Amino acid sequence: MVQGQRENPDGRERLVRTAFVLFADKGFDGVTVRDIAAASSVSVGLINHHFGSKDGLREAVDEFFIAQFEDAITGAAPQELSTTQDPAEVIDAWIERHADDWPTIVAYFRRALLEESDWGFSLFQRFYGFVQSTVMRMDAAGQLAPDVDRLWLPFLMMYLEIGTMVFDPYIKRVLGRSGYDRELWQRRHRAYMTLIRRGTAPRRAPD
Amino acid sequence: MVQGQRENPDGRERLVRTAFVLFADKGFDGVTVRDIAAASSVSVGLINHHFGSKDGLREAVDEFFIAQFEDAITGAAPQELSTTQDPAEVIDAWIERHADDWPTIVAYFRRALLEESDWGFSLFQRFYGFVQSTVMRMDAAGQLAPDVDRLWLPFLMMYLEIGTMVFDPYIKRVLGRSGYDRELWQRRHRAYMTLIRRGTAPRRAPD
DNA sequence: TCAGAGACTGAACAAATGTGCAGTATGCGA
DNA sequence: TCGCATACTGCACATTTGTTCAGTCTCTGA
Repeated sequence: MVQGQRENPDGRERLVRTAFVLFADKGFDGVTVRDIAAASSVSVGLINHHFGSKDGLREAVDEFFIAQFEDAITGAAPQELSTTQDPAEVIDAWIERHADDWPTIVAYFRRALLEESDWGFSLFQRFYGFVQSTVMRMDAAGQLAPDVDRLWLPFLMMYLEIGTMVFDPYIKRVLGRSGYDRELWQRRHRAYMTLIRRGTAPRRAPD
Repeated sequence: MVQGQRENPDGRERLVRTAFVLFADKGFDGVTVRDIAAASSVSVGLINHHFGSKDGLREAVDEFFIAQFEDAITGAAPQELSTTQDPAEVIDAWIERHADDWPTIVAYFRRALLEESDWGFSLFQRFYGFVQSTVMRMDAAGQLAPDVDRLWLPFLMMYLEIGTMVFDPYIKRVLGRSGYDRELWQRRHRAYMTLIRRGTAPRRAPD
């Protein structure tokens, strides 16, 4: 880990960070090694020098993404469902903190899922385990009706979470603003909580 | 629209159908014109002859997909929510009917949405209008509690629907079988309906 | 001060891929 | 029967793209 040059240092790290943004934006196949090198202000050869191949770079970027992703969701989602107290400030602070990096993280996440690769699956599984433990906690706390399907509920909740992330670009085009905008996001959170808890029917079902 | 050859006829249609399957399986960039031509048992040149370019072929395949998709969902989803009667047989029949083509349709749909292209957006919008009208019908029928967020509900319902389609490959790897398998699909439908109607909390909320 | 290790460069190479085009075959209308 | 439109073929071409490698530069340790 010794830097062996004066000008143009930290090529390796710049490559990873730049490739992360480019992959998220255009996808792995949509970016050439020349694009990455140029955007990183290094030569093409440096990619293979550090990572062996373009695929090697991808692995490094994947690891970088995992770190970013876990860092972002840690301390964000768990409280939303397990406690009953109003988490408005928690969410506000979270949005504030990740306003810059979140869009890129989400975009990369989308690509990972789309590619249906092994590591996209492991990401899905990680998320699944996360939601499942939330459901088990709800169950233990007596917050689940006995006839709720314990198999499907985690998946349905995942769909709600992931959908919000993955389809935000479309939300933006339909509503004119991102679902992560403060007011919209607060509303979404309430709508989400209400749906999970009480559904949509009036207290006294009409039928 | 005149066939001008004897052997190897209907090249155009075979190209579209073959490309549809290949695009769904490997994505647009993951398939070469030579792959498509070979799988269609035609020459490479025929693609540009009929469609001008690979992109032209994609447009034709997109149209083909839209037709397939609309044909498949028409008469499937609307009844699920608007009526209270048990739609088990309807769904059963639907699964039976589309057992062969549905996986490919879903795979293609998934790519279209996740690629964030213009036409993926128009697909999203179409779906949105579809779900929104369902919600409005529910509302008119008095099936929505007054404090339900009318803005977010259609999106959340979309996420539930789309998630099932888009993440089916992962479901397959987590549960060992497709979410569209009969028994699993029936259960999913019940779980979905229950969640939308009543949520997950017991009748008497514990808090 | 010298040698080596490692970061870095950039031209050259080979493979892959979309497209163009000249040529062939066949059915239809005149 | 002739001519034209059109489906179709397949080779050739230009471009793109990932990879290789010989060579340069700079820091570190002996």
